Amino acid sequence: MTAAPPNAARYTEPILGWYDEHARDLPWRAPGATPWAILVSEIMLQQTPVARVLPVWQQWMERWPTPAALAAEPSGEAVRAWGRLGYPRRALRLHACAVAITEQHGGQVPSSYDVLRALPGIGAYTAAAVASFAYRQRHAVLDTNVRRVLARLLTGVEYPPKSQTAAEVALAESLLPHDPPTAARWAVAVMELGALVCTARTPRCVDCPVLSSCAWHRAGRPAYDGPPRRGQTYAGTDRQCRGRLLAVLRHADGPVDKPALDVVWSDPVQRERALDGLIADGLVDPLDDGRYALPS
DNA sequence: TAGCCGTGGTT
DNA sequence: TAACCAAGGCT
Repeated sequence: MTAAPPNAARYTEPILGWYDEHARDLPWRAPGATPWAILVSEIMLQQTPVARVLPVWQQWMERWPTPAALAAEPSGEAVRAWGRLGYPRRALRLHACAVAITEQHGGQVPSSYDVLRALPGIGAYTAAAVASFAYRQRHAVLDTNVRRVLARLLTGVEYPPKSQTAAEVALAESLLPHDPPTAARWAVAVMELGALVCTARTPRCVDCPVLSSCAWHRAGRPAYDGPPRRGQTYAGTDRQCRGRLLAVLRHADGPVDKPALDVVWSDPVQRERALDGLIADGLVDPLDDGRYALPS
């Protein structure tokens, strides 16, 4: 654990002030938002932009306002209502979360980081986010936005390392305000700064409240110097094939025949591999009569 | 731990 | 236009 820099307030105070003025008015940040509403938003927001999450989150909250309400329905309904958010295994895990919360935690979303972390689909980031945003606890909430802001502001590089390092966690913890409610507000504030100003591609440095303290800016905004950060084209991949197959089931009222799946992907080898993968993941249920359905 | 897991908007 | 990117988690 790194000691808090004596001038941590140099970074925290301008960003807290900026957040007060520029925070987006998102429904899961409303005063009345329940821990469940916040948990659902966090799962949906994993690798998915806010604009696409908003309408689906609204529908989920109307239909399943509590963990018990979701737990009472088949997991396939969660997959169907997930729509085109992507990574549908998240829907399955969120349903499993609802079941675990209902059966093992009295229907209340846990407030403990360790208990949250043990739930399906909840990793280090989401556990910290829920504990912080829903319960106002003091945690280092280290997502892609925060990692990028800290990399630029304090390390002086354009992008953080590909995988999270212990040094990043120590740095994030060293900046946490001591008071838990303030730490919680700081967590959401840095994240928002990364989402709106200190963006990945074309940062809006003119609008940055800590520009004068930014190591990357001071260094002349040197370009990222390292291995390619991404890869993986989408067209023709198993992922695209899985998406097509699952879309058929989402749009069907009930079980579908095999031919209904076959028509959406021409390569039979890849199609069977993808279908087997969906079944192995629990996203598709092969029925005894040879048809296929969303899981019950 | 690196690779896998969807989808669509932006540059 | 293809590549990049988006509040990650799991194995």
